Amino acid sequence: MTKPALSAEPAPSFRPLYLQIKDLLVRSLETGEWRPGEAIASELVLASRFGVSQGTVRKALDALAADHLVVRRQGKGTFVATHTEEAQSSFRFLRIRQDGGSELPASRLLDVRRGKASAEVARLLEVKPGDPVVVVRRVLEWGGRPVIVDDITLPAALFRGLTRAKLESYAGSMYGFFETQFGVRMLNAQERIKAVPADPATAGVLGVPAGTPLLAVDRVAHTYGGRPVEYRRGLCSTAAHHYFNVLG
Amino acid sequence: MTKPALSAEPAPSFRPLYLQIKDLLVRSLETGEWRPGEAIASELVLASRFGVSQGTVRKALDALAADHLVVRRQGKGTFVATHTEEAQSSFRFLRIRQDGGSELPASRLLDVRRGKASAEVARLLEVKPGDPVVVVRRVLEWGGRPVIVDDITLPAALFRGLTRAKLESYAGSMYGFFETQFGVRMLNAQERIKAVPADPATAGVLGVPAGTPLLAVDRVAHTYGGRPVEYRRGLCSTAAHHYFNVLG
DNA sequence: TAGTGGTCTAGACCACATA
DNA sequence: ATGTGGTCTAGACCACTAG
Repeated sequence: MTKPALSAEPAPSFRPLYLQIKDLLVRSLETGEWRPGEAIASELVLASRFGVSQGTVRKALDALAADHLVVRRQGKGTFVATHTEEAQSSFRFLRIRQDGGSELPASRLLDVRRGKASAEVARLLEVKPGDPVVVVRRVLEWGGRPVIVDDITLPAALFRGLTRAKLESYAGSMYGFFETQFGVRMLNAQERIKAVPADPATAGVLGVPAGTPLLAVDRVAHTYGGRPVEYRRGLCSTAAHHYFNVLG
Repeated sequence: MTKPALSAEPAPSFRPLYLQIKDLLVRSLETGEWRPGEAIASELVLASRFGVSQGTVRKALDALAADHLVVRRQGKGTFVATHTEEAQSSFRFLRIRQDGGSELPASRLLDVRRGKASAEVARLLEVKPGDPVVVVRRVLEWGGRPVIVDDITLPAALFRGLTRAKLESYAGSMYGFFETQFGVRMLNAQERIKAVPADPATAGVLGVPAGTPLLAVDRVAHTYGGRPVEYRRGLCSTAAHHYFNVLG
């Protein structure tokens, strides 16, 4: 039988048990069987539930941990990953660092307004052009000095009742806020970076001359199933900060 | 990668067997028991050599594969990772992409010269200021159009006999060349990115007006033991290209 | 057909956390 | 003392590759 000219992927002839278990666990996480931060069932309990050995459950959980969907803690249990915990996980996606130190930024809200998705935003968020969106503008400051201006675009359908007051009342990270208030979990993201000259308005906010080269960081963040749920554009002054990345 | 010697680490009370096996295998790789691209001994052979079970060897090898030190191929064996193979591994560290497509760049050599390590280069490469270095300047082009100017600084002690002629005669990637000609393997790297205005010389090479915002990508690449062996500064025009990054 | 890595199991024991 | 995840073992079988 001649092999059909497949598009690169031969479609795996079978799917290992532990990956099927992993899929079932992802569904349980997605539907909220356990809440963020909570401990999920133990390996032995899951093994008996699914009728497989503890070792197979372990491989599934290790894969989930590699995806940052759960966190394993020896002696305590396996926990649903969350953006609300300590600084480490709270700023998991932030790649901007001080040139010298390791200080963490504070967020200052500038504006929250409603609008309609442009063609480009619609494409990135996989909604229809004109669909309602919420745009949050905020500044990240290190030591009181503004460094990044973020424009964060969210599909309004998923963030009903998002107001400036609520956002301001929340102390922790924005992703933690989205998680606890709207049940929207940011699982991964991709960023595209360009160098652009500062427009006058941004230059004013960041305290640099207009035309100063800035990093333009475009981010699309995804939730379960790779569905995009946030588009963000950050403009970053690199006078005393830089984008940090590790290549494995 | 091998875990960086963190401060604040309470020093683990014990070291699992499979990590000790991993360390032994790293030493074997470092000393060249198997050459890049070659298959290493099979799991069963290694298990009997070290007097542990196949499962323990497997965990060690899986960890090495996660660090990209080896590549596992079902039915064939476990192979020493290399930068000389297909495009995928050859450009493993390149994060610059075309805005539209997925074309790969070509390299054009501008200059190879010898010099002495400045204070900053000495600090980054962990050599003494004034130590001899080789600086390679080259351009990366997409479809014949220059996009990146790279200044690549190497400790001369590790790259004896590196000449422009040899570099030009080599078709593949530069890291593949370093690997086969000098036995220096680039295992991982970190990059720091800023936005800077194009200086007149660079602007001329890239065909953009002086002052145009460019990405300045500083990279330090490491070999075994986390020893830095390359410092590279790339200046990248983002008119039709961008830096791409995935956040897990 | 033989050899390789990949999956799955079952059980023992270890390290860690909590009560 | 108990329960959790982490390590280690031994063996069976499966999927893939090559001669």
